[in-house]
Amino acid sequence: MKESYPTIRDVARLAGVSHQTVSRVINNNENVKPETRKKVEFAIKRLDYRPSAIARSMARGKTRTLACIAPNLTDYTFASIIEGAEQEARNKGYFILSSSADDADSFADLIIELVGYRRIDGLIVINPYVDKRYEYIPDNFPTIFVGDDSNNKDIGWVALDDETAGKLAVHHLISLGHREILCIKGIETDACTQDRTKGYCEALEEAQIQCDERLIMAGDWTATSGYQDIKKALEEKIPFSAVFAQNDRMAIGAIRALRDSGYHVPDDYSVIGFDDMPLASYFDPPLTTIHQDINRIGQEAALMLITKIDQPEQKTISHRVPVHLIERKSTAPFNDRR
Amino acid sequence: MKESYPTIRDVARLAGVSHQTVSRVINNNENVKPETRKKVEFAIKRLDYRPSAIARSMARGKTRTLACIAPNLTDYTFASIIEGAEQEARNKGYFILSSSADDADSFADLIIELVGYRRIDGLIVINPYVDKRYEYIPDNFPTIFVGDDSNNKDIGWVALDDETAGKLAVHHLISLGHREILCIKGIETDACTQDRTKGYCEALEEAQIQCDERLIMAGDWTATSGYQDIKKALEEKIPFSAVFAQNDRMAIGAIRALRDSGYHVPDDYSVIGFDDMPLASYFDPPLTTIHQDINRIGQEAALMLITKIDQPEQKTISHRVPVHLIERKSTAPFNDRR
DNA sequence: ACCGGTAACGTTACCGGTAACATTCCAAAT
DNA sequence: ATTTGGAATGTTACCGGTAACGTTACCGGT
Repeated sequence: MKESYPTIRDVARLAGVSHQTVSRVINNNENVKPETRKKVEFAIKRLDYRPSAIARSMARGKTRTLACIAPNLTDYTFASIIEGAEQEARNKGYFILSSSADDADSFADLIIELVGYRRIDGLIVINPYVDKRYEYIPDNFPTIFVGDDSNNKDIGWVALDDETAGKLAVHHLISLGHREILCIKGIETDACTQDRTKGYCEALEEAQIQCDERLIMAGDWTATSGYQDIKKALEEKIPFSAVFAQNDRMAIGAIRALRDSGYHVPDDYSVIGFDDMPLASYFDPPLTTIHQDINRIGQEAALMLITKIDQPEQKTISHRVPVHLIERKSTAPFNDRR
Repeated sequence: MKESYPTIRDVARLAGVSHQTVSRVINNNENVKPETRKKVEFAIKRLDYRPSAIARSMARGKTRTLACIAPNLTDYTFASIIEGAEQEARNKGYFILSSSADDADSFADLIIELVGYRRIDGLIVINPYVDKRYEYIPDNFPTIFVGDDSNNKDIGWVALDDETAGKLAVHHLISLGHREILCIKGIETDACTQDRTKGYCEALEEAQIQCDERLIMAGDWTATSGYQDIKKALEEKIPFSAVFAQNDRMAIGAIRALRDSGYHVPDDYSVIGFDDMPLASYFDPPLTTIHQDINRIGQEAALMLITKIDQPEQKTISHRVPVHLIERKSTAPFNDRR
């Protein structure tokens, strides 16, 4: 009956040295005679010894664990970020606790659980919302926000370049000859909604097209909201020839609504999405959209965080990750046969 | 400059009691005079004291951390399971480390990192593959497999009832009058592929339809594979009037292929999917599919695991979670106008 | 008044590592 | 031969909790 795991002192006894020497061996300290090292390594192998991560954390005061908090874990975007972060973290010897916290209250609870009880060394917050969430994070606790949060100068962040991306999407439509471009927004309080909308306006401005308030419609990221917006626009006879949906799901909803009303995409209406989700190329028609390298954002966030933990004095450089346009079949040159 | 966090002894000093009394208070031990308790609680509040999770783990020999290993974290199915598990775990005071390990080697590495170094109390393995993965898990380590792994009697599992589900899907097509039903399989080595295929065959058998080998085609869960299978079937003039795709993505691919070849779904061909992914109702046509309550599987897995940890003597009851059919617009009664 | 029992609290050791410092050993320098 | 200094190793304390056991104080029963 093998009882519990062997400890560093068991190894020391078997190797005939002090437990400190064993500690030196497992930490690759140079001041160990090769001969002694061999004896110890033999004993380690013999007992199949592995140092307890908990005891190490206790002694070193570091848990080598990070947390990743997102509104949920199933959204493809969030999941990709977490996956990227996890890969990078593991490379550096860290593990990631991932948790979901949708509202500010459960977010605050979670922070207490994780930071207050000192379970983690650092925190990645995937926060698409424009809110005061950062206030719950203790001062000086190593944290990286994914998504812009320039309100707060102390916390580093990585984000998409949503503004440029929005501009890129709309510019594409304009270059195809469209001038009346409907914009279906995401949730108003999300930072990227505001940035993408800003990009939309700027692109119009550059092309000297008057920005019509009625063409900017509220959505909530769901396909349903895209569907309803288009239905409403058609009913109210708002004139438009192209749609910029701020994510792919709403674009899908929009395309459905247009088709249900007897129109053809892209012959009658052009639709561009945003995200390039995995199935984007399998919709009918395949979706023209903005591709973002989400996985990389997660990786960069983890890297920045770990750097911050290891070198607290070094300044964290927040930045934006570029995007690019993927042209498929849901957009086409403007024609007036509608 | 507030240095590090207060310890149990700081609280004791401030309250004028021994640190053990503080320990009793935070653990709700009854043998503390209400008066003393108040003093201690006051001191705790005053110092904003919270016990170190690490020190607790050290003393108790439990980390209150579980791990969830999946082939990746972005697949909607896996992510949902993890999310369900995380919710349940947090309810019970556990945290979840989620990691991806696609191949057996990195799986083995991960197990060593997590179990060998005693970072976790229990393990949830999301393993869609039929393989020997369970061999890497140390004997008696609390583990739950998501996905059937009946090869190994010692490890508990929760799984979908894939066989019944496959039968359900095919039965639906048969009841619509279809008799030549194409089956697009998932990856051959995945357990659910085998079970769903078995369900397919059984449904045919029950309807006394001869099972034609040529109608069973290999896929790999991607939309592309569904597309190619259908293209091939059409080229080779394999006769069929309905398609059972073993996941929604392949169903989407199949529908695309049919449409690209000039056919209409469901008038010419019926297609049924499997998974009911979030966008299933937004495809064109909205997808008839098998709905699985994936989140719940995760919850049950976590619950089973925690029970196993807390009451090791109690036998774990592995079981299957039921599914149901969602009828949308991609299936219709058989007609012969093809 | 004395005893026994228990509630309330304190003391000490322990979990398994690391850090800081002390000691021993051995080779080169004087 | 003695000194010296650094490499190699050992000793002890410490991280911050919990567990086990010891000590009071106070109660009711005889």
